[in-house]
Formats: sequence, C-alpha cells, structure tokens
Amino acid sequence: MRRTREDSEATHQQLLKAGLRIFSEKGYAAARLSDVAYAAGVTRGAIYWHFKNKKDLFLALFRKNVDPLFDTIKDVLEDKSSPLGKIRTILTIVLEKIDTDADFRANQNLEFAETKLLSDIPELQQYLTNRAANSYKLFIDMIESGVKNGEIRNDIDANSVINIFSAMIRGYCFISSRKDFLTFAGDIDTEQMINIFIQGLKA
Amino acid sequence: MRRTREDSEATHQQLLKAGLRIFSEKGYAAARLSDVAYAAGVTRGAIYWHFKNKKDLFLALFRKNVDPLFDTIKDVLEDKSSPLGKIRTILTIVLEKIDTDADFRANQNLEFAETKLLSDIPELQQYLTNRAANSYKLFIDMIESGVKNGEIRNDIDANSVINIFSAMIRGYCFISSRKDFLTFAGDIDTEQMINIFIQGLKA
Amino acid sequence: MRRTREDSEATHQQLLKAGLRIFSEKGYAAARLSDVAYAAGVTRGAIYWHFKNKKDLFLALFRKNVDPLFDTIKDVLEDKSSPLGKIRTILTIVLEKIDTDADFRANQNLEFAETKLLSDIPELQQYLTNRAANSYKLFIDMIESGVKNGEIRNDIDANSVINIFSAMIRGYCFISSRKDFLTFAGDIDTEQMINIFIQGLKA
Amino acid sequence: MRRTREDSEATHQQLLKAGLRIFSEKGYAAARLSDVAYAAGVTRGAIYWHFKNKKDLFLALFRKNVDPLFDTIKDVLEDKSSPLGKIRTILTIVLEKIDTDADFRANQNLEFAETKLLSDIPELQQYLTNRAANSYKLFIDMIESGVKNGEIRNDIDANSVINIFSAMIRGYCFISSRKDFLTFAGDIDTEQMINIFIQGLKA
DNA sequence: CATGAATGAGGTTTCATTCAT
DNA sequence: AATGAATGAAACCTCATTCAT
Repeated sequence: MRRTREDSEATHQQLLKAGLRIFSEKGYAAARLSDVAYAAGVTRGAIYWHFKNKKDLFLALFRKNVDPLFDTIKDVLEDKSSPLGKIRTILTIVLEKIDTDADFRANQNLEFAETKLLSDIPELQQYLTNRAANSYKLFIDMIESGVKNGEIRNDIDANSVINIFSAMIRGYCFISSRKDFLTFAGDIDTEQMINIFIQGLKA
Repeated sequence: MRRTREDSEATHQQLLKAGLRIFSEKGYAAARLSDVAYAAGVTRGAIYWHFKNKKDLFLALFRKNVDPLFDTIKDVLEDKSSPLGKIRTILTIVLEKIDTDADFRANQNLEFAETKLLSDIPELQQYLTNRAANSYKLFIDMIESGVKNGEIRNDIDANSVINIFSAMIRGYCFISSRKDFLTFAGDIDTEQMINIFIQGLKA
Repeated sequence: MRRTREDSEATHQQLLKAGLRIFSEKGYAAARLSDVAYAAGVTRGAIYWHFKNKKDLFLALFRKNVDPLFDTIKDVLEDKSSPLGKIRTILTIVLEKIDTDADFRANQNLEFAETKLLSDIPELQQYLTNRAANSYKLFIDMIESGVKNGEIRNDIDANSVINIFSAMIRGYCFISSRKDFLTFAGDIDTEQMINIFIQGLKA
Repeated sequence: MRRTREDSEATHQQLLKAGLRIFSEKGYAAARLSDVAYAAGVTRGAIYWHFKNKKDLFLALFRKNVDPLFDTIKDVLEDKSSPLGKIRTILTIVLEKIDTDADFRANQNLEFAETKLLSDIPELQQYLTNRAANSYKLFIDMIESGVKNGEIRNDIDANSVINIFSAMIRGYCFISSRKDFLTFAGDIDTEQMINIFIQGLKA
C-alpha cells in the first residue's frame, strides 16, 4: 500500500503507463480495468482514487502527452534548414521513434483507433484540431517556399504532399505495430522509404 | 413466423452487411450484437440462427470477401503493362475504391484493426499469409524487372518499395475514414499523391 | 424460464410486487436488486429486461398505482353525504386499508420515505402535486360547506383541518407499520380515533 | 497535524451534527460517510478516529440525545396543570419545536425512519422501550384522571387517545419536513390543529 | 426462421473500512 | 488527531448467449 505523496504520484504514473499499454494493446472497449490495475500493481479501487472512471483514465493519457507527433513535427518545421531537409528530418525522427519508442507508437495507435472516444470531449477534439491546423499551416508554408526556391517540383500542390506524408506516417505506424502479423514487414529500411518520398518531391 | 428460403438468405446478407458496418465503426469489442441486429432489422436471436456466435459473424465477414485488396492488386500485377504503369494502376484503383466504396474501406479498416482476432483462426491467418506472400512475390518481381529495364531507380530495394506502398495505402484508408475529424483532409487529389510516389521511384 | 406473453407479464407483475415489498421494507438505497429478483423468482438480469434500471423499477411502482390514497379520498369527497359524514367515511376506509392492506401501506410508506427520489422526476412530481392540489380544493370546499350549514364549527379554517387530517393519516400509517417496535400500539381502536377527530370538528 | 483536546472535541461535535443532518436527509443507507465528513469539514478517516464505524456514528447520535420528545413530554406530564392543559402544553411545545428546531425534527425523523437499525442494539431498544412505557403510563394516568374529573369525555379509552396523539405528532413531523413538496402545507396554524384535537377530547 | 424472454458471466463503479504517515 | 491513499466487498449494469414458442 502506497502512503507518501511520492508513492501516490508513482501510482498515478504507473496507472497512466499501464493504461497506455493495455488500452493500446486491446483497444478501449476490450481493455479491462482489472488488467490496468494488475499491470500497475494496485487494485481496481486505486484507479478510482486517481481517476473519475475508465474514460477519465483514458483521456488523462491524452491530456498528458497529447500527440507528441505534433510537437516533434512543429519543432523541425520551425528550424532553419531547407524544406526538403526538414521533411527528411521529420520522417527520420518520426519513423525512428515509431520503430523504437513503444510508448510513442502506442500513443499514435490509440489516437488512430479511438477517434470516436476523443470526439466525445469537444474540448479535447478542439485542441487536437487546433494543433493540427497549426502544423498544417507551417507545413504548407514550407512546401510553398520549397517550390518557390526551386527545390520542390512545381506541378504539385502542398495539400497533396501533406496527405501522402500523413498517410505514410500513419501507415508505417500501423505496419510497425503489426510486424508479427505482417510477413513482408520483416526488416524495414526506413531511410530508403524516405529517399523514395523525397525523390518524388524534388523539382 | 414462416419464412421462405429467400427471406432467410436476405436476412443472412443483411446481417453480414450490418455486421461489416457496425464492426468497422466501433471495432469488434465495442460493437454490440444488438446494434448489428438493429441495423439489419432483426432481433439478436436471429443472429444465432445464421452464425454460431459473435466471433463467427465477424469471421464470416472475412470469409465472404477476404481481402478484396489482394484480389485487386493481384489482377493488375499479372497484366502486361510496365512496372510503373502497374503501380499507378493499382494505386489509382485502390485509392479510388477507398474514397468511394464504404464497404471496401470498412473491410480494410477491420482487417487493419482486428489483426488479433483474425490471428485467432489459424486457418484464416494462414490464408491471409499465403495471399500476402503471393502478392509480395509478384510485387518484388515487378519492381526488380522495372529496375532491370531501367524504368525504376536502381538504388532502392524492392522491400522498401513494398513498405512505403503499403504504408501509403493503409494510411490513406485511415485518413479517408476520418475525414470528419481531420481538418486537412478536405479535398484530396489522389492523382497528385500517386504522381509523387511514382516520381520517387523513377530512375 | 418464462416464455409466453402471459409468462412475461406475470414476471413483470412479480417484479413490481417484489419491488414494492423490498423497497418498502428496506428503503430504496438499502434494497438490493438481487433481493427483488429473488423475491420475484427470477435472476437479476430479468429486471433489466423489464425495467431500465433500479430507479426505473422504483418509479414504475409509482406510475402503476400512484397514490391510491388520493383515489380513495377523491371518490368519497365527490359523493353526496354530509361533510362530517364524508370525513368519517374517508378515515374509516383509509385507516382500515392501512391496517389490512399491506400493499397500500407499503405504497404509502414508500411515498413518505422516498420523497427525494420522486423529486428527481419533475414529471412525476408535477403529477403528484396536481393530484394533491385537486384533492385539496375538494377538501377545502367540503369543510367550508360544512361550516356554512352549521355542521362544522366556524372558528377554524379549512387549512388547519387538512393539516391535522393529513398528519393523522400519515402518522397512523407509520404506527401501523411499526407495531412490532411500538409498545403502546398493541390494539388500536380506529373508530375511537375517528370519533375524537370528528368531535373536534363539530360545531 | 497537532490538535488540542478542544479541537478534537469540536470535531467530534461537528461529526455528530453533520451526521444528524446527512442521515436525516438521506436516510442511513443512502448517506455516505464522505457526505458526513464533508459536512463536518474533515476527511472520512477522521470519522474512524471518533467512531468505530458508520453504525456507531449513527447510534452515537441517539445516545447523545435519546428522544428529546420523551423528555419534553415527561416534564409536562409531571407538572401540576389539568389533563387537557397538559395535552395542550405538550402539543404546543412539540409542534413548535418541530417547526423551528431542525435538529429536533431530524432526530424524530431518524427515529421514525430507522427503527430497524435502532432495534439492532438491544440495549438501546430496551432503553427506548422503557422510556416509552414510562411515558405511556403517565399519559394513561393523565387521561383517566381527566375522565374522572369530568374534563375529558368518558366514551373513549385512553389507549386511543395515545394513538391519535402519537399519530398526529409523527404525521406533523413528516409534513413539516416535506413542506417543499406538499403544496397544501404552506402556512400551518398549529394552534388551530391543537384546538381541534382538544375539542375532540372534551367531555 | 425469428422473436421475446431470461440467464449468467464478467465488467464498472461505489463506498465502508484500513492504515502508514 | 487527522489525512491521503489504497483495499476489497458488494452493488449495479451490460451484453453475449440460450431457449421455449
């Protein structure tokens, strides 16, 4: 039984961690609170000390690290390298994270899978929308400046780039999470994937 | 209540159709059989006449039209056009289907989301694996022949092409299903997306 | 397991009956649905076929026979006997019912005890208020006509009569339900109680 | 947190006060210790320092001021006024208390409502029974002396008087507690109620 | 074939109670 | 003396499943 303030905080973190794992493994509906409690080394009751209910625990996961993907992307978009350089950097970082950081992957998968739950909370939905809109604008600007300086081909519109870029990341996240089941996904050379994409954008 | 054989068959089809919709909307665990029954215009009991249980209904969805994606891909892979032509054709068809055919999209989403359930049925899992391996081999051959004839750049390996190709399709399927929530996904010009990808592969 | 329409209706009635008994014995909060189910000879699940939840079962009890006290009173108030005659009749009937009709008593006790729950349902609250207002008006009229024709003393106002009248009935209902615990309530001669009250009203 | 003896005593009193309010508002079963703690300005844990458990807190309420109604009644019964004068005095005091003293009313309501809990403690039950028997005897004597001296009508038996007297008090306590819900109970002239009752008893 | 009724397992939630600090 | 954290029993409730009709 945990007693001190630090112990309590530890329990809180354990629950978030366990929640992320269980929810992303099984999905929200199939996840049992007893699983989460067990994984966190406490009893079900403890969850209700730290969170209002199952959904509140789930949403706390999101509030804690809402879409670290956006943070990653935004930082790079705001640095000073060239447009294609930025895209390469982002993809390198993100695909690398997807491969190696199970929590990052879990977070992404959850966000992909449980869109319905998120939309229950207008406030959170709003937040995500704003973040996305924000990154979107930076991304568009970047592409357009790349076109202007002759680095990026001028026969494509920025919107299509965003779509293929997003699709690739999301798709890769899925593939990386399902390596066991996907026979062809054995060894993935992300650098080559990035090369292909960059090449497709070059002027 | 006396029913004719046609009525029964109609109910069966309704249940499959309803099942596909509900399962793909909510995911397997969150989907309630009462939802399915309601969507099919019958009561829960009827499901148990046509299917052994919830999982059996779910798997029947797959047995009915297992992975139409592979069918589509395979047909094109076996025709006589050039490698890049084939890739363009496949992407054109698949992305188009994703955009316009809700059942196709639902089917893909389910297969993406419920990998675990599918893998519960070794027979089905085996089948999927074989199909994938089959398509994979054809795909690899195609890329390699493209490289050989100078159409495709020679500094990439076929495996990476498959990965980026798969990721794109899966990611696009996700984006297309979530248009309501994704602000940037308003109007998507799939042709441009394809152009970018093809360009990236060119020698 | 009940199967026919009549069986189902029987179960429904059993549940209402059991609910009335258990709720009035233990109070809403302390009553367990398993008690109700057991008393009705079914399992807990059956309750949820017939009612939405615990509160819905409780409220169904009320909707079924909302305050039979009002019905009883109203019928007498509208007949043609003299004011004091009516009062005597009402008290005779009601106190008799309280003594002999366990369901009537249970119903009254529930309504007394669970005012809070009732006020959760504005519609029901409204209904009760209207019924009461209705009876109240008839009662006031009756007293005033009794005063006018010289049967009832003219130094009291009708409102006070209603209050003492209501208090007596409610109080008696309580005493009658607690005979086991109340040492003095052994043999109660309700006729004498009525006599005292009537005498107090006489001109 | 260091507390003085007075602080502790204050907490104890706060808990009793809060308990009385919460228990009488919600009933024993529906009352949560967290409600009580909150009302007393402490946390749940504190309750367990001062009382063994929930029931112990409840019973302490009674042990503290067991049935002030009996005290009130007994004092008057033992004074030297005439029988009908005593009855008038008792009713005047009690109905007044019910109207103005929320704690008195709460106490009565609790005792009325939670008879079963009280009877769990033989010692307390015994005490209440004795008090009641005691008052009962004094009351009977009073009535009979009233009959003997010609003040009270001789066609009624003392037992019936006790019953209607008790019913009135209990019923009035109920009505007074539910004024919000009872439309007719707006302004209650208790003196008139008493007059009616006294008049009913007069020879 | 299908329905309506009921079961029962298993999940979520509440809350009295315990206990280290 | 009191708090904050956690436990665990027991309640409510959901829902896949069964089954007489």
